Amino acid sequence: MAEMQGRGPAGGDMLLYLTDEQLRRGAEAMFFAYRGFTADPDRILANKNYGRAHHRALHFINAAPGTTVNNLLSILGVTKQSLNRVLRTLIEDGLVESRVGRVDKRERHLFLTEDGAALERELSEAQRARMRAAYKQAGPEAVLGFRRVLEAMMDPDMRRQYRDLQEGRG
Amino acid sequence: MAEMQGRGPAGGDMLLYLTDEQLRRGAEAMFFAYRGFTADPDRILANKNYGRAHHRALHFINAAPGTTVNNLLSILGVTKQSLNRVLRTLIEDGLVESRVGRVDKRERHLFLTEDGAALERELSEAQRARMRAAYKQAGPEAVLGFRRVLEAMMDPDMRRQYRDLQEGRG
DNA sequence: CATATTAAGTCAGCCTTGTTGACATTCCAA
DNA sequence: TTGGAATGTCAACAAGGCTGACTTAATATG
Repeated sequence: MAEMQGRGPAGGDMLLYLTDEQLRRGAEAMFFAYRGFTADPDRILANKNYGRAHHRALHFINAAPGTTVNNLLSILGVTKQSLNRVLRTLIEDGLVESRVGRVDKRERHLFLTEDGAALERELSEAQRARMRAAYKQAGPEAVLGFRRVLEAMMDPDMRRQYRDLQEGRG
Repeated sequence: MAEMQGRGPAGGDMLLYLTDEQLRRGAEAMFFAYRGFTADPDRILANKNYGRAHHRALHFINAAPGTTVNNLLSILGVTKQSLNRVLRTLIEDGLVESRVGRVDKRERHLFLTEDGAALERELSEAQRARMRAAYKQAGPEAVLGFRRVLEAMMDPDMRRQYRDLQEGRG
């Protein structure tokens, strides 16, 4: 095989990090970390009649203002019925605005209102605070590796979505 | 402030990796990667009348054979009613065995049967295959960083659980 | 122009998995 | 012996997924 990517910094055996036990360990880390990752926004939302699905919608509308419903669907990976339920409440509550497309009038372009942007900020700031602390504690090299592994773990379609989002921010 | 942990390897500004944009980016990476992380087992389970909750129970019973219901509850972070529903079907279907404690007969100790262990293997092997590919692609340094950041992202209680699980494997 | 396709929205119904609250049983320990 | 802990169970509910069927409007295509 000769996968010579190198040896662990601790000087262990080659490819020790690819043993089943290490992989199980990584899976557990993902599980526990994702819980932490969502904990703070979830706590905020619990008092507001919204859930994690609303957070996700707010996040991606904020990241790509003017996105269409279809595009949001493919980013979130849910059915339109599921998204619609969430989107409807956000629009009714004045957090999201839906504008008919100028060039293609079938499309609806989604934007956050001021209130929507405010809630998005509150949620993502809570989430960022935790990530900031984790990044700080782990250091820049670790953050690079973190992102590299996560990216490699995505489905190809999602990786494309993920990278496209970055483009929009130049 | 003077957080002198260093500069990005690309030679960019100090603490560039702690900007709000970088943190948002990390959050999106977590979102998309977690989808990939659960995709394969979910696909397998869809054909079997089980869900992600069953996978989690099987995983942690396998990781800590003989664990009590209460211990499993605190690892999974759900209510006993929620866990019980899942556990009941697994026991009925002969995938999990529940033995009355010898020293404390109130406690139930949980074990996988052969069938349970087989399903657990199938699920976790699918999950590990993806992680193995991601680890290989990212390299050992990245994996170290990945785990470091994830660990820093956990709630302290979860971090304790996570580390305790490691102890049990020496 | 006629027709097919697409985007969006809606209704109804279902499933999984989470939640509370109430309550029974069993058993350990003070 | 009594209080509390661990477990299990019942009922009811909510969020957020899903499928399927259908409408409306607008665009694309023959």
